[in-house]
Amino acid sequence: MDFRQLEFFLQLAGLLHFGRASRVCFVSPPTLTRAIQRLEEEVGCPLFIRDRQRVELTPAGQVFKEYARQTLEDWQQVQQGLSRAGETLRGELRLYGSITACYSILPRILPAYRRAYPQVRLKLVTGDASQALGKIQDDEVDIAVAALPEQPPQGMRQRIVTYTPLSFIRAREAADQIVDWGRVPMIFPEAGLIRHYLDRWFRDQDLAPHIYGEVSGHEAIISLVALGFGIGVVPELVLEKSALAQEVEVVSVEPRLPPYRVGLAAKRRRLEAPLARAFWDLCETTTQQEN
Amino acid sequence: MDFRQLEFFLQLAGLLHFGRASRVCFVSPPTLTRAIQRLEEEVGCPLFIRDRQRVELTPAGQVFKEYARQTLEDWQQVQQGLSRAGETLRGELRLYGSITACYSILPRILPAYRRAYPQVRLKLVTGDASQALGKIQDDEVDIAVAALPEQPPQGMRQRIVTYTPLSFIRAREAADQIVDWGRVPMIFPEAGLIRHYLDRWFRDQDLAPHIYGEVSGHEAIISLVALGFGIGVVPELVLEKSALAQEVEVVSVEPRLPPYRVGLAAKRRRLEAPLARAFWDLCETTTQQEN
DNA sequence: TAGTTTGTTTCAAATTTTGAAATAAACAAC
DNA sequence: GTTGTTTATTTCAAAATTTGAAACAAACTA
Repeated sequence: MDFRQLEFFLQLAGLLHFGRASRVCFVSPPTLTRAIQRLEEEVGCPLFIRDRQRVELTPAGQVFKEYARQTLEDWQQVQQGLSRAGETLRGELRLYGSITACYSILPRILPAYRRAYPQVRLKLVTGDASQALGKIQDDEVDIAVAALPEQPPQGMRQRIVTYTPLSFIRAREAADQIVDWGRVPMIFPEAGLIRHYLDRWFRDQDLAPHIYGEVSGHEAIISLVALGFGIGVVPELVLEKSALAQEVEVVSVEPRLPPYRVGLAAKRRRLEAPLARAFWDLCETTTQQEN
Repeated sequence: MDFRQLEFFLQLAGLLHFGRASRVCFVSPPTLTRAIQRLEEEVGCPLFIRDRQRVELTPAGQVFKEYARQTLEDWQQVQQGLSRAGETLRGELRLYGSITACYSILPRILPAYRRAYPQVRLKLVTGDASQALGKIQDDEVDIAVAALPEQPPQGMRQRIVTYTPLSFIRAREAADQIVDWGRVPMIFPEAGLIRHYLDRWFRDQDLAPHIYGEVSGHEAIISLVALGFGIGVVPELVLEKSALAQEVEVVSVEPRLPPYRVGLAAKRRRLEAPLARAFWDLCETTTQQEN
């Protein structure tokens, strides 16, 4: 018996709908179905009546609901009680952040975290955004702050902290020329999410971009653009803080690129450690979240 | 957090010795080590002090011990309470038994099980002993009663109910002849544990058996032997009950074959269902067990 | 110094879990 | 009726996790 099964059960007992409950639990319907089946097998009797039209708790299910609630509460109690048995949370939290993310997100969260858990040693590694997910997958860090893909890989959780539009920019002096997207030189990121979006954007328009340069790092793109080498794409968030913001201007383009999703990413497994959990949850209260 | 981790923890907290605790829990030392590591990670603080010489509970570990005990007790409570919410245990228990096993073991257990859980429908399939483990692996039955291999496959639990010696037998009339093992005709079982033992026995003596016949089923072996076709091997348990017991006699042989281990086998996973668990545990109180 | 004992790490293999797609079943709309 | 919709479950192959044998490390003992 796994506490996750209890959580699933409680969600389902509340929502009485497999599809919705599975979404809330961040798993697919089959996964929820079988988690419940296993639970019923272990308890020894059915907990829900499913007649394909409505889902209801059996009497046993109602009893079990109270048990599940209590058990999870006790667990949290012990968890909190013990981990702060050594006064407060202690240990090391390994963070990875793209430079962008460090500027935009961390300032919002870190001070509060520091205040709450002064005993925790932070290990913050900064680096390229495109590596963030890899660092997570390889368990090199607990939590990454970075641009988030539309679909997180299996077993990974993410929490979007903010959206920022992706803007096409060109040198200010080159303003009010009409852009011929098939010919205008483009400064592309070497890899990563934006590169992916751009490739798709051009493909959708049946255009082949004229790629003048492939660089890595938002700032590098801005400087090349400012020097008049071509058109580039950067998150507005970065543009605002850039020293070269005055040298470039935004080109309004249709259709727009998907917004850049910036936030936290971590493996589900890693979030079971209280240290990481605390950081994760803190972020929730600091900013609005989404499912 | 998994209840199995709690069980591991409690064993270790009691024995304060990884090696012994792992044996009691039916897992290898590495498995126990990492189960505890994971537990500590989830709780957020160390529960044991291991200085490679002695293992001790930390203060947090002592608190957690009480929590673990209570939590497991509550779980058993709910499990029992709910499954007997419908009066007593209900449902179907699927058993598989070799014919031998059915004669020797089941009579000891079944009456008590019947008395305790009259509502349970039993589905008893009898068949060849060599198939028993396969039936378990394929989840075709919950529990098998059969001869047990020396090492259960991973994920399988077994409980030895009785040992019975394996005896070499020959026709009574052929008595007091000296046996030349390289030439005497042997009646071998077609497959299964005894066949395995026999192959090894001859190999260890650097002998090649003269296999006169390969048959399946203990009774078949006895009858061929009784008719004077050669020497065979059967469990004493079977010999005692055989109608032909008078026609054959035991040959004392050195080295002896390993004793035949007869008992219950089931997948760990299956034993989490109360129905199967009850049968399993009943067997424990009916007869002596071993680790 | 060689030999034990014991907890941990490494690593490949076995098991389990996962979700996409197919399925089933029960309604609603027309 | 037929078609379309909604929703839980099953199938199945891929992915993640768990497992234990063997190697390792560390701390005693003879």
